[in-house]
Amino acid sequence: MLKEKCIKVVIIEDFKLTRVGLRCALNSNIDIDVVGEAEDAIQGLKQIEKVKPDVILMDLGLPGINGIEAILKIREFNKETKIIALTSHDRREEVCAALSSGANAYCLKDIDPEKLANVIRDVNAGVCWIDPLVADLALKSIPKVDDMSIIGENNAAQIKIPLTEREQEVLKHLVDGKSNTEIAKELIVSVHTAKAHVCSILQKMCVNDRVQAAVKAVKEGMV
Amino acid sequence: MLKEKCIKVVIIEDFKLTRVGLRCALNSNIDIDVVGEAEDAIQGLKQIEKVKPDVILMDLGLPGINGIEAILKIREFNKETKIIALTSHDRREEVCAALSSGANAYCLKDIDPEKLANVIRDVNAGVCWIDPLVADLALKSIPKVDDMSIIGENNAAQIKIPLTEREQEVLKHLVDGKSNTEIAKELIVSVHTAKAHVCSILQKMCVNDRVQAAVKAVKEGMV
DNA sequence: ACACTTATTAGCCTATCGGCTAATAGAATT
DNA sequence: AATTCTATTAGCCGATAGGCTAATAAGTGT
Repeated sequence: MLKEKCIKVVIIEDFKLTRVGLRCALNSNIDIDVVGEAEDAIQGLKQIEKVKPDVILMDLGLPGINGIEAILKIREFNKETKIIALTSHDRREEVCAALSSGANAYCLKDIDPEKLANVIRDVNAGVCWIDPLVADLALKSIPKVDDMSIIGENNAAQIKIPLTEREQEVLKHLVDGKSNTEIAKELIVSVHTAKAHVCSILQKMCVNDRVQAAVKAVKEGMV
Repeated sequence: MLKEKCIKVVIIEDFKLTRVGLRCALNSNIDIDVVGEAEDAIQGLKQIEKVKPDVILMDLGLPGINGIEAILKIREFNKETKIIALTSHDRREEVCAALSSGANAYCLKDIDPEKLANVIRDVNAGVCWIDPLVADLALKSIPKVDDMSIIGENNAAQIKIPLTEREQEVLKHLVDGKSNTEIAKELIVSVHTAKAHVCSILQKMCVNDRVQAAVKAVKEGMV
């Protein structure tokens, strides 16, 4: 397997034994290459910057900065690298905290090593993978959608609202609760420009004001 | 492969071609056995009762009773059978609706047939599997957990913002994009009252304006 | 070359918003 | 009985929002 096609993995885990075990189990796969290891979050962040892995195996029970905080820190500057949360806990809060903080997958430590390799491949491809023992917990945390009409056949014509790039930017700030003045400052344009963008956003989204636009954007995942 | 060890699959999909395609692709796997097919939810439910499959492939865009409703109906009497939502849409609402209604996995229809077989195996084992193209949408829908202490020893409960009943009502209207005047009309009170409620909502939610309040309410599932 | 879209700016005007203070009355709690 | 919480109303004020028209420049596609 060419090094270039390998999935580069960094392991962040405080127990040395587990770390070694993971490395051994994973390196026996020709398409997976453990390119870095760390025993705490600080070292982990350094490793990540250095080796730019495809996938991070992140233990949540780290000393000092814990895994969740580490994930948040990673996501501040890195949205691309996939993160697999690895832990032995199956508590709902931990699962949700990990996934909502930016983890792409949640794995319990008693996973079959062979299986873990497959998970890494899946997650590297963008899949969200959640361990059987906590899958229900994660799924229950997804808010219900009452409105059944959205699923109907006729509704298939729900085309993505064609916002321009600039409008997308403005929309993000709008959802953050910024005023037109603040948006203008962020984008370094005049207030008139910001207002113009907001107006066209409102028109394109078929809403009457910025509150409706923000809510719709959040609900439809436009931001 | 012994029949007993096969994963029994029922396909519920209205397009005959897709149905045939799925059956062919899946039956080429010795450990997967397509034991039933249906072109709508009614027939699907009958099939499920009859053959008691391990996994259901559920198209969401069914005529009549749609896939989401079908999932809800299945879950009324059956919590065990795994359900894979199958659709060509990548809208957040549909993803959330499917997963929160009881689906265990969400698959886009352009998935590689081989891959689908693996998904079926994973899901049969209890995994929550979400297609790369919508994984982000699903993950974003999991409410954030701010409180970092939950990762430590003590298990703190989720902080709920203590809104009064009246404020809850107002918040709902606010999220619907209603103006203070409109809210006042809905609740049959003066505009001053509506404004007063909105003000106290803003304070309690620690936000500066109604846009932020609306976004926070939606994100945290307060409405 | 011409039409179209996008991004930018501007001014004007009305409606709405949000902060402020302040009062009244009922309900629940202490 | 006194206190606290909640709901209600009121007025004032400056800031913000959103609709309107209109202009310019750059880039795209026909």
